[in-house]
Amino acid sequence: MSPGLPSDTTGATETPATQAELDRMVQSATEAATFLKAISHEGRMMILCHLATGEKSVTELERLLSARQAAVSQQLSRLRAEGLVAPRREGKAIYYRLTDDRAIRILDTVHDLFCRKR
Amino acid sequence: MSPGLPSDTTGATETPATQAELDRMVQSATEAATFLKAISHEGRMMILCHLATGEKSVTELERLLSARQAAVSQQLSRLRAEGLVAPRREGKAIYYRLTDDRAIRILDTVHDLFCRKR
DNA sequence: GGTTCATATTCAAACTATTTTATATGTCGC
DNA sequence: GCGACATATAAAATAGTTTGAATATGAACC
Repeated sequence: MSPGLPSDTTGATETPATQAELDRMVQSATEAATFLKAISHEGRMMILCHLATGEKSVTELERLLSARQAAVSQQLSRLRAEGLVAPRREGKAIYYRLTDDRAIRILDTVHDLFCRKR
Repeated sequence: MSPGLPSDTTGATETPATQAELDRMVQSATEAATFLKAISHEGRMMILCHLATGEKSVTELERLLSARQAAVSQQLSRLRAEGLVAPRREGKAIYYRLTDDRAIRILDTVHDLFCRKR
């Protein structure tokens, strides 16, 4: 059963990769993939982009996304669970804001790549 | 039915957002989300990272990921479909390499954020 | 306390993605 | 051409995600 011994039998391209390194890599990759999955969704991406320009209430987001209340609320709940946004109540309304710098960093790169086309 | 008129009724935080702008935004968000989905998977992320250090054959990748042949091959096929990698045959083996600069850019940011912790 | 507005939660249905198993294709050496 | 190796593809089985409808909660106002 034991799959990976440290021994390197393939001499092809550069690959230091001791088992310990590979293990750390798997862990980072899993974390990163989980994080990116939270972002990889049209609606959630739009929410994050809108929040990048400042706090918004759920109603405002509904309008900006032309999406239903429940859908927006669920997307927000996913983002909240992932720690990317946080709510603040003000009277009846609830305002959301970005709370994770990593989200901002990625969004920034994504913006560069997909919005500022040429 | 028509959901969004350009008129701004919510005076809260800054939001220029004409309908045309929102439409472009939806399109970019959709593109970006599709792209990120291709990356947001532990196995595919690992493949991309390994390829970032140079071409690798499918067999090498199987070993590096401790994953089955079919699984790796399918992940590669997804990445190929998305235009992120390209194959090159050399005898029996097939070597893959990164082909999309955007993947490299994102991977770079991700690496910064999740691997070089601190 | 009741009504209304804003938001959240629940649960099932519909959909999409991933893994597994089996089989196919292409290349090499004989 | 045959057998072995490397890779790909297909189909079925599973798992995970997203949406929709209905309902719940909480604050404000009367």
